[in-house]
Parts: sequence; structure tokens; C-alpha cells
Amino acid sequence: MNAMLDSFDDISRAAPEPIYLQIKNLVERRIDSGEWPAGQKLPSENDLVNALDVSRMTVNRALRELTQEGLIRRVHGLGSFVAEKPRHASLIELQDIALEIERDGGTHRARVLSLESVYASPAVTELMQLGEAAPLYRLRAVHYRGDEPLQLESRYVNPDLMPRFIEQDFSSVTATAYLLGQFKPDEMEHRVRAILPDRQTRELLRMSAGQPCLQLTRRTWKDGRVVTYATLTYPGERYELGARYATDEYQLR
Amino acid sequence: MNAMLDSFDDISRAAPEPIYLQIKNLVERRIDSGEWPAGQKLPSENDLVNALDVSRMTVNRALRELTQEGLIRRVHGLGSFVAEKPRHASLIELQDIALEIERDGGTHRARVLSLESVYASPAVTELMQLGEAAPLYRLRAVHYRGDEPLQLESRYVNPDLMPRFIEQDFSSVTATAYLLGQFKPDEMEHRVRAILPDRQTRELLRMSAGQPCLQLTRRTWKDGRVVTYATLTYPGERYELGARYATDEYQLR
DNA sequence: AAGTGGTCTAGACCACCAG
DNA sequence: TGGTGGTCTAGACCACTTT
Repeated sequence: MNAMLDSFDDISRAAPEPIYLQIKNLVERRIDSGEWPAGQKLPSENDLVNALDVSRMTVNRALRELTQEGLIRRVHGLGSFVAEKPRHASLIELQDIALEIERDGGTHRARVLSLESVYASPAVTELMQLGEAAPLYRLRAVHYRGDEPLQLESRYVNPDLMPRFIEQDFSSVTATAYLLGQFKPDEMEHRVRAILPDRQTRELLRMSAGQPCLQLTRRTWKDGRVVTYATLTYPGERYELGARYATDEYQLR
Repeated sequence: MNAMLDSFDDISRAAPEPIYLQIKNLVERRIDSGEWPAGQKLPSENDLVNALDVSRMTVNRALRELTQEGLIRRVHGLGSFVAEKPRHASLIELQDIALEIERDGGTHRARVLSLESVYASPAVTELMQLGEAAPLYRLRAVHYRGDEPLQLESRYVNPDLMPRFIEQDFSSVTATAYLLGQFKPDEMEHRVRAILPDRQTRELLRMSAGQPCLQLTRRTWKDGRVVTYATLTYPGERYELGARYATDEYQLR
């Protein structure tokens, strides 16, 4: 048996959540809290089977998915270990800029430029798959790391799906965090471009002339409808996107 | 039963490859070939179980992973369907520029600028985790879509791990394709930046002055060692990176 | 009611790694 | 040799969707 397992929360079979997800969350919590630091050996599948009284296939699925997500790595014949590398800003994760900044030891602050109801332009109507022009909420905000502007956020939100979006105070909660609290996206799309900022963007991000920006656009779907379309613009001098993956089987095509 | 299944290749139990992978590949081939177009309903899990004589859990794993990869989508109670959206250049896939161009209907051509053995600079020594400076292979090439330069590739390769790299003709096979044929990476790292190109890069990519580039750097590991470190530079005016994901459970943190 | 996918079980065999 | 993860099986129950 494994001493680490003494205080494991019980797994609920009354399934508010599938068991494999409960196991994933349990392991994630241990890792996030620092209780299991990088390199730490995890309990074996059999340990978990015994401690939680579930089937091995269920444990295996949980650990396999954590591997795919880069949180742990597994060595055949040896065991499972907390992944060495810290998490990067990743394109497949729905990254909350505040969490990202704070994880790197910075202080996040947001300044809301505007939060209003606007009428969708043809381009935005198309992007949000509205069928015809309709009112939308629009948020514009600058996110700072300390005193340094790091991201200009320009976001449209479908008011049918998120009616209370416009009432929020986005200087204390990021839009990403608010939206994540409201729904679980079932699909999203990212695009990354290099652009030259217009004058206003350059000033808001306090960039020197001629420097490029990294621009990430993200659309998020729920039940086949676009909930939000966000354009996130970063100063090229001060930001890069990164991701690191460990895989069982590479998805190459 | 399902008429689509008549001509299914048999699944080999003598396991050169796990069965769930054989099933994934089988479905991928049908989709890639266009035999199963977007929106097409797939055989149900039970159909596949019967046709291939495997267990349902195995079929389920194959289809679940294809869902995570965005190739199909599944609706509880309804069935599985080929995903609507074509594939994008994705940051989690090891993308071969030639395949990407040809998938979009273009013609790929590569011009090798140089392929030589060089001594690693301190920065590259660090990036490739060599411990101390050592000889490396270095490839520089431009990739064209038709007549339009689309990517400048600058790549270092560890000669201990890929001794024959320098003998290849990279005007007919891309480095990515060659390397993928030689080994299966078990880890990789991507970073994306917006930069201003130097004069040489600008000319090679035939860009107008002042325009930014999207720069992707990629490191690939095998057995804990860096095999290759590539810097891929794209003209910002003509290229964007994109990815779309369908998920069961979002990886948000 | 019938078909579908989502999940889970309790076994099993194997390949890999350490001592 | 014993522990580990990788895979597979043949069932099962359930929730969801359509007929």
C-alpha cells in the first residue's frame, strides 16, 4: 500500500461526476497544491484501485488522460510521476490571463475601457454565426502585469446566452473567469497571427513604433452556438505563446 | 449491420500495433480519402464491434481519442459523425508544411539554402541540451506554395541521433517528413512569437518592409534528448496558425 | 422500444524495469 | 522475481435520442 493515500477523499459512486473525472481532479488538486511536487512518484494504478475501490480500467483512463494533458508522465515498468516542466501558456487550454500572470509571480490588474451593447457588424455577424445582425455585448479591456500592459482584450459576447455579462465588474474578475463559471465550452477555435498594431493599440500596450503584435483570436461554442469571440492582442516584444506536450502517440498527419 | 463495413480490413491481433490504434487509423483513412465525407455518420460502436470482432471498450477508446483530436464528433443517443470543419494547421500536431499546403490545394516546393555540419553556439547548445558544444547538422530551406514563399525553415539536428540526416535531399522530402519516418517523438515544445524579420529573412520570404513575421520554434525529444530544434518563420501577411478543438472535458486551469 | 454513446467492472495477458 | 503500466475482453447499467 501507499502512505500517500491515507487521506484520499472518497469517490462518490452516486455519480454527480464520472469516477475517472473525480480521480483526475483528485490528482490535479494534489499537484496544484504542491503536495505532490514535480518528479514525485504517484501511487501506482493498483494502489489507487485499492485505495479508492474502483476498477483498474477507470484509474487507467484517468491517468492516461492526465498524461495526454502533460500533467504527469508514465514510464512502463517504473511508475507515474508528476511532470517536471511547469505549465506554459498553452493554446489548447482556455487560459485566464490573470492566472497566467500570477503563476509567473506577477500581479494582474485590468482596466476596463468599455463595456456596452453594440450592433453586430457584418463581419462579426458572420464570425459569431448569428444569421443576421443582432445586438451583442462588447468588452474592451487592458490587462497589466504590474504596471506593464500585456494584453488588449476585445471581446464580443452573445447576450442571449450570457444575459448578465454586461452587469459584471471586469476590473475584479476577468471575462474568461466569469464565462468559465457560467458554462463549459464544448468547442473552441484559436487563430494566431502576427500583425502591426494600429496607433491606438500601440499606445494602449505602450509599444515602440514599428514593433509587431501577436494576436490570438478565440471563438468558443456551446451547443453549437458561438458564445464569445475574443481578440487578444499582445506586444510582440514582451510575450510569446508556448506549449509543451508529452504524448503516448503523436497526432501527426 | 452496416453496409459501410463490408470491406473493412481485418484487425491484426498479432499486435504489431495496438488494436485501438488500428481502428483509429482505419477510420482516419476513410476520412482522409474522402470516402466518409464531413457530416457522414460513422458505424456505431456495436457495428464496429461486430465487424472487427473486438471488444466495445477498445472501439470506444479509438473513437473517443478521435473525438479529442477533433476528427469526429459524437452525440449521445444519436451516433458518431465525421467532423464538419476541415483541419487547420494546428500547434499540437507535428505539421508537415508540404502536407498542409497540398491539403489546401496548393503546390509545395522547397529550396534548400544550405545543409551542413556546424559547431553549436552556446545558445543552441543550451536549447538542445547538449551539455557542451558539439557538432550539429543545420538545414536552411525555403518552402513555397506555388511561387509564393511561405516558410523559412532553420533547423538543427543532433547528428548522434540522426546520423544520416545530412545525406538527404530535402528538395524532394521535407525534413519533417524525413524525421517522422525515423523516429516517433515522445515530447515536443512549441513557442510562437511575433517578430520583425531581418533583411535576409524579409527578402527570402519576399515581404514588404516593416511587415512582421510569425515565428514558431519547435523542439522535439526522444528518450529525453533533443533530436531537433527548428525555427519556422512565416510572413505575417500570408499566414496564420489555427486550431480547433472539440472536447469532452475542457482542460482549463 | 430500440439504438446510441458514456461509463464501469473484474478479470486477464503481456512487456518493461528494477532488484 | 515482483511491481509497473499497456492493452484487451465480455459483460453490465445508464442516459440520451429518435421512432
